[in-house]
Amino acid sequence: MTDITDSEIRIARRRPVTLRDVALEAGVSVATASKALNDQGRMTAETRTRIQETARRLGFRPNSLAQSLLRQRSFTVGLLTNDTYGRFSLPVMAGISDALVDNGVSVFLCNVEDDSRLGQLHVDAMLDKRVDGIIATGKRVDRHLPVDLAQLGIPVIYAFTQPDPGSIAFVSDDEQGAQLAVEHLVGLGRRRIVHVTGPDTFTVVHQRAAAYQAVLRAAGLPLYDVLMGRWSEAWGHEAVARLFGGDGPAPDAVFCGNDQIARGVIDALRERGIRVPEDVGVIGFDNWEIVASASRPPLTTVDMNLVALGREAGLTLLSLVDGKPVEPGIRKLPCRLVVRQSCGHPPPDG
Amino acid sequence: MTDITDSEIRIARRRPVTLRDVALEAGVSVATASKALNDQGRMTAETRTRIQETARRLGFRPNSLAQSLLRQRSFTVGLLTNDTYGRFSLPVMAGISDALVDNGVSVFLCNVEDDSRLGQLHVDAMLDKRVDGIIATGKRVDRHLPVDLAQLGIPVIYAFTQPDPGSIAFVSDDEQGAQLAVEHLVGLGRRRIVHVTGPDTFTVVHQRAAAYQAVLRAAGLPLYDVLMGRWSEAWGHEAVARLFGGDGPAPDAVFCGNDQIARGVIDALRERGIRVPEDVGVIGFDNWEIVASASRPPLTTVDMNLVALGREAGLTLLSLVDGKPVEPGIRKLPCRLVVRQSCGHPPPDG
DNA sequence: ACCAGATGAGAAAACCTTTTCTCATTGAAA
DNA sequence: TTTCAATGAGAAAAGGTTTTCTCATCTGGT
Repeated sequence: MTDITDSEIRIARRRPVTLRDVALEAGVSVATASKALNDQGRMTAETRTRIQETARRLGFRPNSLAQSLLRQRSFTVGLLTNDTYGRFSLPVMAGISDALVDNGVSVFLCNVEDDSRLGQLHVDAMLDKRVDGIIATGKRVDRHLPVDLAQLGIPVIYAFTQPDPGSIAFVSDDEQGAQLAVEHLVGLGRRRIVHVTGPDTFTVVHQRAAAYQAVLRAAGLPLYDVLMGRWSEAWGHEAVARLFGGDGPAPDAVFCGNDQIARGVIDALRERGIRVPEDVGVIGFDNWEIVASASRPPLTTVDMNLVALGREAGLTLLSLVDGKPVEPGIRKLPCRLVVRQSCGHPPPDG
Repeated sequence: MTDITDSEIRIARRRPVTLRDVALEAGVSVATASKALNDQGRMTAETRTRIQETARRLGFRPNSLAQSLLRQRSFTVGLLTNDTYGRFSLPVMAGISDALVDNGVSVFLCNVEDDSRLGQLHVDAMLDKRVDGIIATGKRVDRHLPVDLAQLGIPVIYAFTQPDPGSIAFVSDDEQGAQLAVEHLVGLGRRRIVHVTGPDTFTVVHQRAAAYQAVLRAAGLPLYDVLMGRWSEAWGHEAVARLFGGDGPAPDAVFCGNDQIARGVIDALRERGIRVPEDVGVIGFDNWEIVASASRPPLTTVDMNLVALGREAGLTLLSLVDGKPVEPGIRKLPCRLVVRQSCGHPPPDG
């Protein structure tokens, strides 16, 4: 049926008011109108205000497409990610968006999954739309997005994903984060500190494990084998069964590779009648609010400051777009400890 | 310092190759070149292929900004949300993005928080950039975004957020979802089914409660007061304490308003030595993977099909943009039950 | 040889804004 | 009265593409 009932919606696309309309209405040329509205050129104050008034009255808004075409700058950037549902790129994206919006720059959201065809599609679309730059972000720092961003001719920044050599990248400082966590436990007097973490195949697993061991060595505390498994609560349960099932002296602290493992550990300990934090301190990683604050007790954990990381990445891209030179290299941004109650150190303010 | 060392990055912005370059190289006019590349107009087959070949060799890609300016269509839409971190708009956004990318349309991501100044900023930016349409999405179906999208002159679709009167909206069918859940419990032979849900202030709380009661009435089962509280695990624990602390006959099933409450209920029941699902069946709402599959046992729950909802919204917006008429109104999309193990009905395939 | 129609290709306008250049007018100085 | 500088405002080009017109050439028919 091609009939249209009254109740159907078809958008009456009003022709947007152009500079020409303003000029006509104000009785001047478009050139003069443009200059009046941009506070440029010479004209009587009367003319200028009259034109501005007319523009306001007509609701004139300059067409960005025309401006971009002329200026060779679109005030638009592309945000490439393979982590739509995930935990990590969300705060990163929020930070990026934050930094850019304040500078009048819009963000194209491009989810490339792990599909290089989709990636190429998005990159081509962004290039066609003349984005001023691209930020790549992902769910793993040691995996590259399925796209080649090497010779695009526009600025590219990597945030929380594996960068190309010679490019500019922002990642969290996992060694420092792990150090923060373990030093916290040591500082609270824990002596037998174990580390339960994710799969062997993740670079961060090894970085954090190395920092964990370094702190223990420096403190003269005993070293334990790092337990590598999965990033899940279930693995936390399993690890507790292994660590607390034997006869030897049980650990008095567990540094977990993420909050889910930590939560599994806490639950498993409670089920064994082991008190947290009195008997065993537990510390997590990621500060995933939904997990960390639902734990009983709420989880002390390491926050990677991903929003700040994203903001940093956004601002750096803008510098690059403005033609300012930027040192290439990987910048590691510090993590921060969020103290809740799972290590026996209640927050100072409550 | 304004010196630039060799190691610094400054992007050498190559001038992109234009149609003019192609025409020059192929020895024809830009008009002919344009027609050749768009398979339009009349010319010898030889000329056409020669131009196409030249364009390919030069790596020509038409400038979208110029095309958009001319066509009055930007192949770009704006996605407004106030739920950056949240659970709901993520799958909705993924669905939208999905639907649009396949049609060559790019998406501006606009996070407006709950800040109307920010909202206006984004809407203005989108209008200036001549988006073809806008999709609004949020974290609550009964709250309006802090922006006015009423008389924009471009198509607007609401997805999982409160629509303006007379507009087009997609939401989940919460009555049907709740019905699905409660009927599942009834079908499994549960007789004393209670409902633990979120705050009184949410419309969905009342919709689901009404459906819950309707199913019980239809089945001739006893009605219990709906327990309204918070959307948290802690509330799940509290509710269990109330429901299973007294002397009367305990419930044999709990229908929870979301997965977090359900998880709290399951944990609390286990701690009381009450077996799930043998003694009590528990069912959740949202199918939030991270919560539902970490529960012990994994949670049977209602999935709102938000990805499909987003895709639907995206496709409808495209129809509208193409000038096709669409019935206004709120479309309720059906939920789906995801059976895991918390109700005593192991999935058929395992 | 002449004309009608078909064919291949280019000129120019359109989309909208910004910027540079040019020009006419005015007021003041000589 | 003539000259110079300053002033206010418009014409035109630029940015890149698409589309409509126009035009010249060619083919085939008489």
